Amino acid sequence: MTLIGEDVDGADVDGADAPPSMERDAPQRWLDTDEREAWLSLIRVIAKLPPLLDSQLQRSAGLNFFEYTILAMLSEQADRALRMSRLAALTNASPSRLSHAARHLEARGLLVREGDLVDGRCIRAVLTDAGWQALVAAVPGHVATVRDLVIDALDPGRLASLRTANEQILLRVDPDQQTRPAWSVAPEVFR
Amino acid sequence: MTLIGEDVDGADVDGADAPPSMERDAPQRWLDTDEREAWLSLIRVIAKLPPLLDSQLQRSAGLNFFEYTILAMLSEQADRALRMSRLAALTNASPSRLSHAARHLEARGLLVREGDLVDGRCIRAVLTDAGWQALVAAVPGHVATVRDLVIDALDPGRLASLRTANEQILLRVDPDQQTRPAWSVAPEVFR
DNA sequence: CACATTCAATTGAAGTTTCAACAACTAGAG
DNA sequence: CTCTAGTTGTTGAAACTTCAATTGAATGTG
Repeated sequence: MTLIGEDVDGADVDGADAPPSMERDAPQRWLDTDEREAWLSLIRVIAKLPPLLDSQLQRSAGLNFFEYTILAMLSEQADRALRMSRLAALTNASPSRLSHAARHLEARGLLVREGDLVDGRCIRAVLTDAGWQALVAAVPGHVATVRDLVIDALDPGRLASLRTANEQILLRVDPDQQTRPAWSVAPEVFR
Repeated sequence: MTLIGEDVDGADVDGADAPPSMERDAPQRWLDTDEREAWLSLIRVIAKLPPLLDSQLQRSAGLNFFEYTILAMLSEQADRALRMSRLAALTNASPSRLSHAARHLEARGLLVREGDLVDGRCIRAVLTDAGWQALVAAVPGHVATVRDLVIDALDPGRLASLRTANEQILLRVDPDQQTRPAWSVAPEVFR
């Protein structure tokens, strides 16, 4: 038995529900060697990379990757603010997770939350000057790490392939593209 | 400011430590548009995929992906057993995390832990029959999900590219290849 | 043989994420 | 206007992960 299957006498799984777009009684198709190796390489990256990003940011800036992402997404906005629900979608977090994290960041003075005048249900998270400064301090080390671990590990062609493959996976995994930021090109904030 | 940097007036980061293999005073190199898009696609996959694997396994088999991986790694062994330290490396877990998880799995009767006769410091985790059965029940749905979300999203060439890229990243991210299982080809256990 | 050092694994506490329940508000139907 | 249904966000508890400290065993040194 492998991480990704094999063997298993025809016994059907009791209580097993079919994944999203899989027909109910499709015959089981296992993974061949290439497919297994590709899958294993992906999950190893998924397991290894986030802790490295977290620890670099934690050491150098006292932020974890999620907190960093929150600040970064806010910094993209002209008014440095986003509604919580939009921020949650962009950072790929549950409302609850974001709410807890926002409370911590607010306690540290890196952002403030204020009611939305347009829609009373909404709350706007606003980056403070201290939050901007914390981000400015954190970015260079983070970018260097990303470059070191991923970007510079691949020649441009392979990097493009990686992007293509990941985007195709995302069509399955994130069909609504909720997490996709609106900016593909850097906004005016950049120099 | 982006998730992956830009802007930032020459201010140097106070307390920022250089990432692993980066020279101390290397000039900051930002990411261009292609690099940024590639990076964002990767972190979106990293954020989205694991929760989907967890929830499918949880619903259909009452396991999370980590527990599933533990059982799968044990099932690969001829004697269905591994030392805790080796199992931790294979599953990419800290000793502590594995210890907690093993306690839960043992309480559910899916594995047992027994002292190693060769080296008294070590403990062998052994898959029980119930553990084997739980894995057998979990595999088909899991494999179908993996195929549905990743493998079948890519044609063979792109899948091969994805694997190549991930393996190159892993050389940076996991230089010792600790997490790489010894089996590249399915062992006799398979049919 | 003592002794210090290293290694394997566990433990409990602290921190983080998820989950289910809830409160506040908007919007639509009658 | 009132009632209901849906949306936005928060909360506290449970579950999980990480972290630091600890135990017990092996290894190496004098």
